Amino acid sequence: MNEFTKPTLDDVARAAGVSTATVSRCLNAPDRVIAPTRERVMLAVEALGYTPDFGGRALASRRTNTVGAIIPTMDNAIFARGLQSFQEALSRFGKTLLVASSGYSPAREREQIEVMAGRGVDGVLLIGSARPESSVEFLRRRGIPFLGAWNLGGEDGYFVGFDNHAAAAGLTRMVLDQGHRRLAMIGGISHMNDRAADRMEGVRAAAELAGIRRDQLPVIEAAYTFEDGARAFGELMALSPRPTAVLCGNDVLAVGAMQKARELDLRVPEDVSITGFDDIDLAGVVDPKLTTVRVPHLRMGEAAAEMLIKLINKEPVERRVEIPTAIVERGTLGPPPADPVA
Amino acid sequence: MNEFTKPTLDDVARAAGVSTATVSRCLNAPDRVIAPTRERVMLAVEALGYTPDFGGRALASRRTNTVGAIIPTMDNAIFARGLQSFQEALSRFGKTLLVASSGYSPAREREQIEVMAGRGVDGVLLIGSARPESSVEFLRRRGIPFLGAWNLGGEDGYFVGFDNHAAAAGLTRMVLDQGHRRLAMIGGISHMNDRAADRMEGVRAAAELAGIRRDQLPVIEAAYTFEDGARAFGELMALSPRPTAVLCGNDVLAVGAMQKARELDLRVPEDVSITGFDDIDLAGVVDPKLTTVRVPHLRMGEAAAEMLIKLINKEPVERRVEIPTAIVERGTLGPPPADPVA
DNA sequence: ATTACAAGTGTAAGCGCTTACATCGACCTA
DNA sequence: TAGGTCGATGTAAGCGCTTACACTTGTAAT
Repeated sequence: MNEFTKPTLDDVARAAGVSTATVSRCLNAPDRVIAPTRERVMLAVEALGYTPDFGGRALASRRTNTVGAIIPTMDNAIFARGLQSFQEALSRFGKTLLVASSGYSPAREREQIEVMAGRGVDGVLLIGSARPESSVEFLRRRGIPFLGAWNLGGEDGYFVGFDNHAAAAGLTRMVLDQGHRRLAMIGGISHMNDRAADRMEGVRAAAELAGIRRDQLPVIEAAYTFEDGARAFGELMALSPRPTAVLCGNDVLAVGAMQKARELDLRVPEDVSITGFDDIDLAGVVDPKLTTVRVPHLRMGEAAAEMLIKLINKEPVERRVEIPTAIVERGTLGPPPADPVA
Repeated sequence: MNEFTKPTLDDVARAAGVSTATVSRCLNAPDRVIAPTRERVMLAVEALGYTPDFGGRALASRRTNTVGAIIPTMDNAIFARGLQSFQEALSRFGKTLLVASSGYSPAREREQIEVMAGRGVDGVLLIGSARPESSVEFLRRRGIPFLGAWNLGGEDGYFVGFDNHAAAAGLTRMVLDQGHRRLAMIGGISHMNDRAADRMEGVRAAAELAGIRRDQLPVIEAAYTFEDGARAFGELMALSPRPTAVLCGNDVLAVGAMQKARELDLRVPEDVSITGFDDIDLAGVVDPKLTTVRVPHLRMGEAAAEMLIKLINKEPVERRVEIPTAIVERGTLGPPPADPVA
């Protein structure tokens, strides 16, 4: 090799005076090579600045040590944070992360799944479980292990996540305990988004148990933006009777709602209570601080990585790993006003 | 091939009654094959469910259609957002994104650069320009095109970003115009972080022009967290004379400072002015809303993708693409108190 | 008719690596 | 000492693809 071409296994082998097989073993199974030889080889590796070629390695070993993640968007703190810890954990296992985003669209997700498959990923991380059967089937056919995260999924498949339904129900019970009876909800768009749907269902179920019929619980679905949260909150406040507590599908919606409340001169929580979900940074920064559900996204990412790696290595894995959530009581939930607006 | 092994080019070639070369051409340069042949081949591809093998392709063609990005962390809205649009743009060009994080450590960045190189990426996106020459040298040797983003860099290399120095200076002038003379700064850790360093220098330079000597401008470096921002702000407020305006290296630090201010019963901006940098969501949500510098992270990501693709294709590119920033005047900057604490 | 050329296709040589199998000693056992 | 075992290393056959080059044929120019 000269100064300008990448050194190859062969170059290293020649430099160290061994065969390419030995160099390969030094790199992949160091304990199968005796120490002095190994050192000689490693020195040569160092000296030449050798790094293995990905294509060659992938071709010969039929593995890429690459893992794909397809998330709705990184532009949402919860996924960004989860992805960050996922990537770090992966990196500890010597895997690299291929990232694609679906923008919450199942069709786009499907495309990206195919891209990932074409890339020869060893495994794929997906978000949630709501997707066309054909996407799942595709992955199965290809024999690519995959994992749903951020939710616990249905009958089959592997999942690591939390129980969105139960968490939402728990928070709702807390709202009910404060004495609220006129609840309302601003949920995420639930179509093909099981997290949003589960949270909505959780709220409804808990309310129902308290004798509040579904048709007595107004629900607006909104995209996860401040603006849409604010708009939905406005609509809700125009209702008569006016809800005394608004449960939001995530913190972004909740903060949007709070901004609108201020605009409408409604005090939180004196005039109306608001709750969120996720406990992103935002939640601790608004005034009053947001009562919400804490979701350990970092732990999620890590657990997902560990689980996916096991799946790839065909080690035994639990079908579902549940990450516990916790309600964070802060300042936006209080008792309903004594004399609520009719 | 049978039901269980992936079809190869050879299988397709046999099925279509052509050579592998022709199949390969059908896939990579369709116009070099006559239509009837092409159709026959495509039919066979379809029938067998053939998808090219990534390893083989990478090995033979010496390119992967993969681009790497090494950022400090996704757990910072600005990078997450930029990365999101970078990825989307890349995807439009048929490239996939490999993500790694450095945690602001040049050593870790170097490692990841090597991983990326080993992965055979066609190009790499890096953040900023502050890194050991050896890292740059490595990339050069390997002939891997790379691009620094979020800043405009120095003598050589390609950059797409904004002028952190000028933006910080502009904001500082605005603070000075309000009548402030006792400035202070909470900057990011500037070691090997040119963005942080440039912002700091920008503030200092503008202050100096207004006759404020460097030693009259206290600066504390802090990690980009609420806690560190709060702590630094506490220290600054204990100074005598107390600063009347605190310029922060980013919005996270600024919000941390605002929280501390509330704790200390200092009103913003009546008792003390605070400014941020980046204009992340947080900035519009705190009370009062944060006066800060808007950085178009989405445009950044997109521009970076376009530029890197050109670099990869060896098309002509400008050495530096500057993305304009804008000062967003909101509620945390006001005139200094009439009777400032000595 | 001959020649030159171009377009369509085939042939076959790798790309850099892993790994099954072969080889070679060193060491043990009877 | 012969035979057996085992651990360390070497040999070499691919992995699936791209592509330089060769070949064949049809067409246009002479």
